[in-house]
Amino acid sequence: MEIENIKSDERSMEQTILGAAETLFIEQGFDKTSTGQIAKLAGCNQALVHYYYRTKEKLFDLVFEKKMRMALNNFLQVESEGLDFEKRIPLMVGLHFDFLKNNPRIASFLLHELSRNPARIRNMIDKIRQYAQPLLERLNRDLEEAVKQGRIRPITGIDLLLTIVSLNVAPFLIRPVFQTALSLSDKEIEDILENRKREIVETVLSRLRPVAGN
Amino acid sequence: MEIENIKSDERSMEQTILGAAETLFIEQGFDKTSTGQIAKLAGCNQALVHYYYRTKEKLFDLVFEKKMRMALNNFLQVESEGLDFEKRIPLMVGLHFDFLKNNPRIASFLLHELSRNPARIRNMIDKIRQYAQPLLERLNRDLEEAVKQGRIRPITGIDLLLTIVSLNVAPFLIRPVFQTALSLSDKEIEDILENRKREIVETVLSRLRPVAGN
DNA sequence: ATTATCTATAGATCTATAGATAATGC
DNA sequence: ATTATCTATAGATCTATAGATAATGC
Repeated sequence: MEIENIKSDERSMEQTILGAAETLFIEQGFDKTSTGQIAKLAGCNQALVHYYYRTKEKLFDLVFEKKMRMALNNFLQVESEGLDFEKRIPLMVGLHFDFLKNNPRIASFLLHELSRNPARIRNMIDKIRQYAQPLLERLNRDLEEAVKQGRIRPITGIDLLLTIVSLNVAPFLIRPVFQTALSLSDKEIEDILENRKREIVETVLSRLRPVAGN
Repeated sequence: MEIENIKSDERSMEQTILGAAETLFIEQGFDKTSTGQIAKLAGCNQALVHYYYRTKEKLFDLVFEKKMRMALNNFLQVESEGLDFEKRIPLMVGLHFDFLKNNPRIASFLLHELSRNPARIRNMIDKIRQYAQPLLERLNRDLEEAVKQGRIRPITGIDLLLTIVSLNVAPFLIRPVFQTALSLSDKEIEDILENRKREIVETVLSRLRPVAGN
């Protein structure tokens, strides 16, 4: 990778270093990113990285928390409408999918860093629960009501969310493989992703639709 | 991790080293596994690892190819029945899911190592294509026929396989996170996985079933 | 003789800190 | 005075190899 100074006069060197760290950690992960690389990209020497952030781990924590928050916010905002599921699912799936399209490395990054250090999640679990619990409960209530009215087939909120996330995330996890193996152009990738998004919406909707004669 | 000698009199040290490497690479990945760790687990000194396999990379290649082959074999064998899709889907999904249950680290391992070095796939792409092409073509033919007979709704083989793999793999990717965050027992995990498997089968079947009045 | 195994080490990283110097704020 | 930045380096790993010694096969 060509590492090139990204310092501008607008930002302090402290912020520039954080930005460089974000870019490199997301791209390469914690282990393969050295404080020397970060310094080079920020346009300072390696010692300065430690001067501002003391350890590589502390610097990483800032990046990780930010990305985790982004992912969660997006993942959960997704179910805030008061619509019919026939309209709501395309929105939920589409927003989440487009978020991943704009942040194509985020899923790989979080999965890898969480499995590298699962304890990391512990520091956040309470915040997450507090935040996610009410949203999940609302989704469950909406689902139960729709079931009672015969508009959808029974499913738990967890299963629905897990299905959406599984289907949406997978294409971005295997993208580097496909891209390298089949050497596809950006346009081709774009088309494949859009088709896949439609298929995912259809799959989730199918799961919810009442079966004939029921 | 406690590393403890695994040499037995049955196997040569050469094989024991390969076994140790397999265990550690799968568990920790290429970067976090040192040849010193491998030697310790095998019960020899570090130089011997290089005596038999010369470089860590060459040793890794052997492990990687084996796991890749396992994953592909399993992933594709799955569509070899001549049954109705209503019966075939539970088999396809179930076999693949159970394979992952028996090899819970394999998906993380392959995804991570492929994104670490996507060029690696190039060496295999021809073999894979040769092997996968006929199976995929057969699946497509079966699907088209079932569509013509009105037994299922239209879908491509690729979309069907991608849906199954996405849904099946996801629980194993996030398992370490859930396990740590919620500290679940093995029994609880087992139950969750079995429920999830049923939900996945139902989701895939729903996508295929003709809609009412069509 | 050949193959298997060991000890020792060169050379490459990489993190974190110590200590010097330059820039800035009062 | 304080804060920002640099140079230099100690100490920790880790890979790969050189060279010695032990075990095995003819």
